[in-house]
Amino acid sequence: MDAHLRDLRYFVAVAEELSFTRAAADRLFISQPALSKQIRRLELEFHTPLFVRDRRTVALTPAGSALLPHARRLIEEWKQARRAVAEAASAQEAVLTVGFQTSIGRGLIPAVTATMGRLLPGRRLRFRQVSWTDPTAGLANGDVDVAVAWLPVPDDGFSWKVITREDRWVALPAGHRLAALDVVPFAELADEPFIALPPEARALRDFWLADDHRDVPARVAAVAETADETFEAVASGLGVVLLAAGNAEIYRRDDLVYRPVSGLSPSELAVAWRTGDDREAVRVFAEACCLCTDAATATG
Amino acid sequence: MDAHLRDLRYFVAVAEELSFTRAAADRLFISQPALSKQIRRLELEFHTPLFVRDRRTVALTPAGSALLPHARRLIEEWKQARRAVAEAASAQEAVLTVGFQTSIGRGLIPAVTATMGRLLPGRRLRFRQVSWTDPTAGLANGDVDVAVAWLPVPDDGFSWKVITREDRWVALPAGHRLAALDVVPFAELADEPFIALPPEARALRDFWLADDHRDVPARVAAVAETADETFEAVASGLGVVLLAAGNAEIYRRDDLVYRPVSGLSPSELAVAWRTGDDREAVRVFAEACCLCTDAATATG
DNA sequence: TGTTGTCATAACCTTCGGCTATGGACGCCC
DNA sequence: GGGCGTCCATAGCCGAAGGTTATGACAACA
Repeated sequence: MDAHLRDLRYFVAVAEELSFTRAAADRLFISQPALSKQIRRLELEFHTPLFVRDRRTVALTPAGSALLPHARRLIEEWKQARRAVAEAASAQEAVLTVGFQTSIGRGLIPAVTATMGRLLPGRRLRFRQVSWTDPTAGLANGDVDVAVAWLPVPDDGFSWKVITREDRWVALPAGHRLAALDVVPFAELADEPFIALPPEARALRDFWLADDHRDVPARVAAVAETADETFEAVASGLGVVLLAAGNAEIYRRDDLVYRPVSGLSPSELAVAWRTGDDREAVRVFAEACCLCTDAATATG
Repeated sequence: MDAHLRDLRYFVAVAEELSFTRAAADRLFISQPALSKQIRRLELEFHTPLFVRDRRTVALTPAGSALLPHARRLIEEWKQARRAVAEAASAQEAVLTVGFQTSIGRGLIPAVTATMGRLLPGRRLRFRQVSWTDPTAGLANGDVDVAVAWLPVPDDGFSWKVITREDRWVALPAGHRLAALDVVPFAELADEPFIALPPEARALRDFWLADDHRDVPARVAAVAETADETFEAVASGLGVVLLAAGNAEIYRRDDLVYRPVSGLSPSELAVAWRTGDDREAVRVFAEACCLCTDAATATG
């Protein structure tokens, strides 16, 4: 009788890609049979085909074309609903939810908390760790009000200010041949197997694989969903991974060594929000982040 | 990440009833724990409560109030999407889908098919049996374009024309004490256990229980979802059931007897469509239904 | 003609969504 | 004031839904 909104996302993806294989792999990150099955379910529910598959091509039927705009509207409306709820909740509870993917550290949290307490007394901060599959750190689906995230953040609908710029280092297992070097040239590293972010992270995954400093794509030894998974994989010799200089300090481990990498552009940590979200708390939080790093730079 | 539209229906029901028990039993026809669980899931997904339950009352939180209009819009948009797809499909395939719950019979189908073939050549009819839980015979959710249904049909958004008016009869197990009578006064029947339509059928269920001819509610011995279920239940002695005179003929069985019931208003078979659905095929079908019965009345 | 790319099918496993049964808190009523 | 009914929550269970990998059929193409 009524459908899952996920199925409508699936439908829109196939309608736009006009290919089950590509929609499944490149956009939805599920297997192609799963996608075929779900679309078939949808077609059964409507008692009419939405696509014609003639062995080599996929095309919308009139029924599919009729559904497409409605499906887009439903997805958009749902996105708005999520945001409306999140904003109402945070207004009510006087809480600003801050998304992050890896430990923030760098003295940022106490400093920002203090600054916020001064500028906006009575408003609390809540930090929520979000999935590595979401490069917007929870902004996109309304899970968080503001995020502290490594660039790149998708630029459609999001704004940010860089908090700090740090060189990229590499995490190596303790006995690795390159651990002998004080500084590792990226050229030495390029052919190593890497531990990668999930493909859903898209540009962010590419950044930490240093894709734009390569001719051939990186060898991905494994995908990790958390920091611990990543470092366990590195410690076990599965591969190596790039990380920000500051994070090498935070995630210190006995079985790993961290080395600066030369020949790479630096990484940038930013505070990000949804473009057009002009709530005072959001603005003030972003300012506080920048204030704090300015102060840190000044004093440190 | 994204929700089932069903969960939004559940949410709206609770928000409007402000009671889990009532929303579950009276509107959604699921158990109260199932509803509680789903709402809780929704709240977990939003990371915020949507209702405050203080032991005796249920109220919306600000987050819940923010969600409510979006949820209503999503449900409405989905309904439109279903209809758009159904209309596109039937236009494309040149098929008009006719919903029905019990065998139509009465010579209607061949007569209407012939008339439609004359008035609208090239357009085919497809008959689809729909669930007894839906008193609109599939009109509401867009499953069908036009329905042949017993009144009452909900009057919010639906229009109909009566095709035929028939006395109500009763189906009794062969050896039943009332089978001895040629005509059964409803007063004799009122205290018998009845086989009922599902509660979701609402007014239609009430009609076939003859609720408006009773002082106390009918004793419901069982709920049946299909005609066969119904007559099996009657044959097994579980209870009795009312049906239209014409259906007594269609569903003739050796282990059942059918008797006219006195003291009841007659039943009405109607052709129904969505108000405002002004497609030619819909209009012509409705006219054809009436033409055919006029002719039948004239000749029979 | 073998290879590649695409969608469908099959077998399997986990999670979800429903049910019944039960429990605890509160208002009500004798 | 002690049962009683009402309401929401919890627990345990079960079938269906939704995902996975492995495999198959067929067209396009080198």
